[in-house]
Amino acid sequence: MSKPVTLKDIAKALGFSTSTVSRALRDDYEINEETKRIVKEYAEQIAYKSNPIALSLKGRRSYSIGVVVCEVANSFFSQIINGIESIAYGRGYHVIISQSHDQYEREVINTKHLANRSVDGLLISMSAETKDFSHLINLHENGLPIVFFDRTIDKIQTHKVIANNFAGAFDATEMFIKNGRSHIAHLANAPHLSITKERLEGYKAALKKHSIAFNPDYVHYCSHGGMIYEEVEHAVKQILNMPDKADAIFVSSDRLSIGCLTALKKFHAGSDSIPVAGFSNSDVVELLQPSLSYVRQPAFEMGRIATEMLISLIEAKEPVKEFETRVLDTELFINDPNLT
Amino acid sequence: MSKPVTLKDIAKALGFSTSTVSRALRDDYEINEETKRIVKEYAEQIAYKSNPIALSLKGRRSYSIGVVVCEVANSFFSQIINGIESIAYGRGYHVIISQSHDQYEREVINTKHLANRSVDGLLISMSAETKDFSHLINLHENGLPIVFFDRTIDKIQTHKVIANNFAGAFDATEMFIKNGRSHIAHLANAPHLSITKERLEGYKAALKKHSIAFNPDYVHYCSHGGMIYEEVEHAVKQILNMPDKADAIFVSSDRLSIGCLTALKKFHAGSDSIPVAGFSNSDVVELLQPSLSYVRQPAFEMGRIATEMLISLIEAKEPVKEFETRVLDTELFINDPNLT
DNA sequence: AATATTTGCGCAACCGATGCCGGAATAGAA
DNA sequence: TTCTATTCCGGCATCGGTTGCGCAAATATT
Repeated sequence: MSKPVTLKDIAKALGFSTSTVSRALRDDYEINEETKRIVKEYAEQIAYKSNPIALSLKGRRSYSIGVVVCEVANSFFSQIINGIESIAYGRGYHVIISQSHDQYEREVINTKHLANRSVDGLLISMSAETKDFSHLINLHENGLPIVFFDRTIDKIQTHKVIANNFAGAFDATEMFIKNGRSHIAHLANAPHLSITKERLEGYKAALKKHSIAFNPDYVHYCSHGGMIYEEVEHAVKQILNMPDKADAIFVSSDRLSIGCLTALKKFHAGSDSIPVAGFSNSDVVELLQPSLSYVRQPAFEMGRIATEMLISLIEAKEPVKEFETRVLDTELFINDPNLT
Repeated sequence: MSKPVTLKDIAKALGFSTSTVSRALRDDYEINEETKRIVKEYAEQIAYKSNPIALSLKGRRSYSIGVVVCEVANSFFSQIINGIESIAYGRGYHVIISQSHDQYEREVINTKHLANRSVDGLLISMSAETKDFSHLINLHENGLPIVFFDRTIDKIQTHKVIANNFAGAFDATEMFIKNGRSHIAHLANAPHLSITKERLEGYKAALKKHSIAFNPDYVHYCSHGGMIYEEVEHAVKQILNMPDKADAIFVSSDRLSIGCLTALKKFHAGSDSIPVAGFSNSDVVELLQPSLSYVRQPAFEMGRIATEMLISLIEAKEPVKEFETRVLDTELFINDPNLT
């Protein structure tokens, strides 16, 4: 096992001190140009790489950012991750991904783990289960830069990036109404999530605009965000068996949409009998049967923006006091011959 | 920004030296039980966490393992990642995920990056583009433990975990034959990948067993592994337009399967006209239209086994000379009313 | 020629934790 | 009482870098 080359090796070989070598390599201070050239050439030649671990220890900086998502096996989040990486790598940051699986405990463990590995900042979308935010508040008060995307919380003042959940839900709901549907069920995510509330408001607003009374019985929450299929199936069953039969379903999230379609298929209730529209960034959505009309979020862009925001916080000279919440437009795709 | 608590803080507060505190906390050496108790209690009280960065620097160990996959937005790989995490976390290792996007360059950059961040070992599935393995050979010769899963290479002697690709391909192909198909096209991944070769052999063997001549014209390679849709569409078009019309398609990988279905749908050639079977770990496969029969790999298990192997290499006292290749069974699911 | 100013580089401390070595205090043996 | 053996703990160097400070030689200033 050939040990990696260190500053000391270069210093010894060239007869300089390590400090001179260090400064020469980073064009630092006042070092003779000739010396710099010699050092740099030699370093290049023996393929010297500075040890990032040592740098982290010395500088309290790790040049890595932590990401917490529910799960990577979800197109929305994997697209976000791609967006994050596209910015982070270019700016010299490493990305450490971890999954909460929508569980509170995993989220706490992961955020602590990341903070402990001294990431320079955190990008997070809250798990569906999380109701207590003290693990994040602690970190934030201790100065760890955090940027929220998708599922945010109010308790922490910082940059946030979200889709226009209100408008997305509004558009999908109104699309149903314009197609003559008036009994629109809403299959919703965990009730305390920001996205759940925003999308519910959009749904309500569309109803209101068209003078349809909001009926809370049409709203069914899944507090595990679709991670437990039975929960979704149960909700779908209820929707199908309502006294005043629903004539459309608006679904609040990606995983729920899949669960909903699966349940409908199981109950032999395809989109012919009841059309479904939901938030989804799946890459196979066009191939699904029953079909799914969908509200698409600009996930890649969301990842990019969140990362830019985070890096600006990390690299800020002065403590940042002004925070921004970016809202990105969604797009509705109608995927059903009976709808326009 | 309250600085994290260090050994020194405890030492100062308690009037011990840092070395004593260090040893007390790790039940090391001969430290008075009373002292240990005092130190541990105090450490607990002020929530002391040892600094993993410092540990890494000191011990040349980072307790993290690097993972390189094509992309996380692929159910097969995300299931593998879940398997990896399920073992790694329990054994005290952190998992750092990176994506090659099936590109050679990204793979090189990522492996170097990981090695540089001093991961203790590497889990990797080769990118479709990679033909030169020197970046891995270098690392391996320098003593970095590596375990391959899914897409392996022969050039490096180490532990490997793969699915029984031969049998999986054989089963799918034979299923078609038993259903009276004899002109079975094969949509294959990049030709130099291990999985491509193994699956091709299984396909050939099934034909041979049933005395059907192997016709190379029925095999169409996609050297970007389906990352570029046009490539897949082109191959599918060729398959549909063959003089001696194909009456079934066997697809070699997950992404290609999706691409194939998308192309078929576009050409209005559903699975009624031509049934498709392919390797897939998609979680929505039952909802796809055209339908897809599929060979499923035990991805979660694969991740677990690979990780156990890697950790055993990392923690081995003696250099390991005997290597093992674990082959896991696949399972065929027929998803088409016309097939049995 | 004497003094002031640059220029170029090395010494040593430091980041947080570990491990070797050595030494004080106490106990037991001669 | 003196000598050896334990027990328990502190000092110091180290991992691989960065950085403040100081010092000597080279150059500029008077």
